[in-house]
Amino acid sequence: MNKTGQISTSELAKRGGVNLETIRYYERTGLLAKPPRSAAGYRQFSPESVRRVRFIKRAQELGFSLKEIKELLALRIAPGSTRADVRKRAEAKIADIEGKIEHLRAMKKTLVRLSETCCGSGPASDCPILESLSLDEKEK
Amino acid sequence: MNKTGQISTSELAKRGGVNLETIRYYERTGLLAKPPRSAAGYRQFSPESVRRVRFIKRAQELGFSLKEIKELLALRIAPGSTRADVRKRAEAKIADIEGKIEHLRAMKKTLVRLSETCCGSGPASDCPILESLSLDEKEK
DNA sequence: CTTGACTGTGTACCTAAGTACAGGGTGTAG
DNA sequence: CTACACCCTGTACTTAGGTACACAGTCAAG
Repeated sequence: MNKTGQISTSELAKRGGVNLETIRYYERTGLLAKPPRSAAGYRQFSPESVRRVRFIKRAQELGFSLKEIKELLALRIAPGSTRADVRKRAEAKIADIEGKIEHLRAMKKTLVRLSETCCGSGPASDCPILESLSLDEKEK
Repeated sequence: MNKTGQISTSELAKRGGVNLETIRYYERTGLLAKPPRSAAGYRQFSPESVRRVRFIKRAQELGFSLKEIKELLALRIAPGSTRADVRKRAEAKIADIEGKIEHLRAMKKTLVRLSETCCGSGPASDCPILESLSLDEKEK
């Protein structure tokens, strides 16, 4: 880190919890904007980049592809788009997220039932509750 | 499908919403148990396999890897494990799921704010709310 | 009894998302 | 001024999760 608060590639990687090469990969693929460079050509990231990297990793854990994450992030800076357009796209993403939350809730419910009803000791293989795990709460 | 209700590989693929080859891939990697075969060597899946395949796909959309999904499904049939053990592992998965739900809620909240506050017309690029999208609700 | 739609195995190929160098410049502490 | 820890670019390799054949057997309809 230098006096102006800018951070290096490895610093960003460390604070973002990712590999050094991943940062360069994200820049190449446009997930991270090309940062300004020092006289020697060193990348100078803003501290806010750390949040961006973490956001990317978290969204990934939630099942979004890098392409989808790029779309999410693009909502912020869409240059030629109107607010109404941003709104429409945001609402699509919201619906998407709500669907994920619903599915997770269904999975959780099944597991809670599994864990609560099926407690005690003895072999687990003959527990009838276990059978329900792969059940679709809602056929879709 | 034959008279005993067993279904073919392609039938399972179609109903599960995946590629034919994916079914064989899942069998190879142990996500799907090796089904009994007809005299000619054709796979005969039970209709319940459809639910299993769908469960796998859905869990994947929610950010679980096939390896993790295998663990989830293994809770059902863990042969040498006690119920207390199954319970412990189920609870770990539940915590995992709760974390995902929390993160999704935070993402949704940001997007809802984005969509609600930033409505109207005009270019979207100078909207201050958009800046908050990559914000961590909780630094972790 | 052949033809066309399936099924099987095996192997090769593909995309997404990294990860790992090699080969070379930079910068600062001793 | 030289070590040593960084940084750069470019290219190649890897892993997960499929997909796509080629080549061969099966089976129901005409």
